Amino acid sequence: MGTNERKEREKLEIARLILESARRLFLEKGIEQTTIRNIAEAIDYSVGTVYVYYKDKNAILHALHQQGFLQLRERFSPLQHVADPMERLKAMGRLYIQFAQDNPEMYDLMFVTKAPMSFLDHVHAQEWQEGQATFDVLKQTVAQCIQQGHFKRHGIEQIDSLSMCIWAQVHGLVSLEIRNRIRGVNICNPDMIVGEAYARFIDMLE
Amino acid sequence: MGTNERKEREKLEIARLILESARRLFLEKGIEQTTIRNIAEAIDYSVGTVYVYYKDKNAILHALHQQGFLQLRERFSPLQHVADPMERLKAMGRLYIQFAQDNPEMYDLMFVTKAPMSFLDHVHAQEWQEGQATFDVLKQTVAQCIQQGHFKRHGIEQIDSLSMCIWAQVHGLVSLEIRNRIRGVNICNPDMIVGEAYARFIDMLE
DNA sequence: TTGCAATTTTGAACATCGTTCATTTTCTTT
DNA sequence: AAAGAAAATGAACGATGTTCAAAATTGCAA
Repeated sequence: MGTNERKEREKLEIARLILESARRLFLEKGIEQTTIRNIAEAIDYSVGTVYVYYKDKNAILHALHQQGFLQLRERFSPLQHVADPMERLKAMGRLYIQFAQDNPEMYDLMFVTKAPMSFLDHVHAQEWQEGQATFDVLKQTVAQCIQQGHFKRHGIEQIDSLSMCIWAQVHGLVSLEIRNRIRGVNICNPDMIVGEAYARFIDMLE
Repeated sequence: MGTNERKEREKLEIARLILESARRLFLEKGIEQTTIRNIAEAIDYSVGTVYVYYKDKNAILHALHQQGFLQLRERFSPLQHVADPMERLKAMGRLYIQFAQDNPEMYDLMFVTKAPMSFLDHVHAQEWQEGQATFDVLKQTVAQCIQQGHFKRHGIEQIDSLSMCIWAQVHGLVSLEIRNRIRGVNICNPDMIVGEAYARFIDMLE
């Protein structure tokens, strides 16, 4: 009697279907322009069905936000082969920026949009696992850099603030770009400014 | 026949009233939770009247966003008395962060929310005057720092990228905080982390 | 195969939102 | 006082997220 197992599989499949089409629609028309009705229509189900599998729109956005972190992890995976922690750190920043520029809607959902965090509040989760894990990777790398003699000015007890400084740097650059705050700001070549600013940051880092 | 002038004054006054109550409601209930009907009700006018004075909600948000830059300029005004450009630069960052923490909703509107920029798009403005002017103040200070012998590693031709780097640093810190991405990220004292991270940045800057 | 309970799906209905515009009200001038 | 101009109105529209009683489907024992 494997009926229950099959039903379980089918439920997961529908949940996956909803996410998949939500994702596609978000990338096509933007997050705010995508409605539950759009999603339902895309998978040939009714509006009500969507609410059977996801509590509300925030839950869908949170699930997609989780998927985004899977993507980011994949981007980061080649870094394992970079032995020098300082080189790894620099490359991590570049990959982070590249990810955001390649998937602006996804980055927005992961680090700017309020909805996914509202979902966490609603389920009384005090931790943000995805962000936590990603930040820990950064902290670990920074720690190894210090261990190898970099950041002479700073000590072990400043790993937190130093990591936050680095995260804020790359996030600041891409979020200003994504939210359209780099425009008509009297800059020579706006298209290259993010990369150049990151280069300045790296200069100072050593 | 000063009737026209009086009418002109009255029109300005109503526009001001709308903005003022919109501002109050935004700070009270948040931007997304404030409706045009709320605003109209607060000033004892009908919904339609609001649309006589502002094209749409984006226009109101843009006007408030402009007000925010006035506030920010006020915060920056004491900097005029700081002679040393490097000290001025450091203090500017601190004031920027302080402003964002004191007025999170306002900062969000100025540097994160999409609406004010959508308004600019709609009126075919290719420039973002408020941002432009503020960024120019930063660039000017950075230029003076270089002139005084700081940032030895960098030259005049890197003022743009260096300024962007600094802006992104402080914006990254406060926007992560405001959009609730600093939480459960395994940090010793989350309340102090923004200030500490900025201190690390200043360390590296010299 | 049939009947019945459990499960799944449905979509009309609701409240609310931003927005419009024909109508009404108020004001100004003759 | 009348007429024309300007300002204010609020019902109505389309769209949104969300709910839930009803309908359709499925699973299983008789």
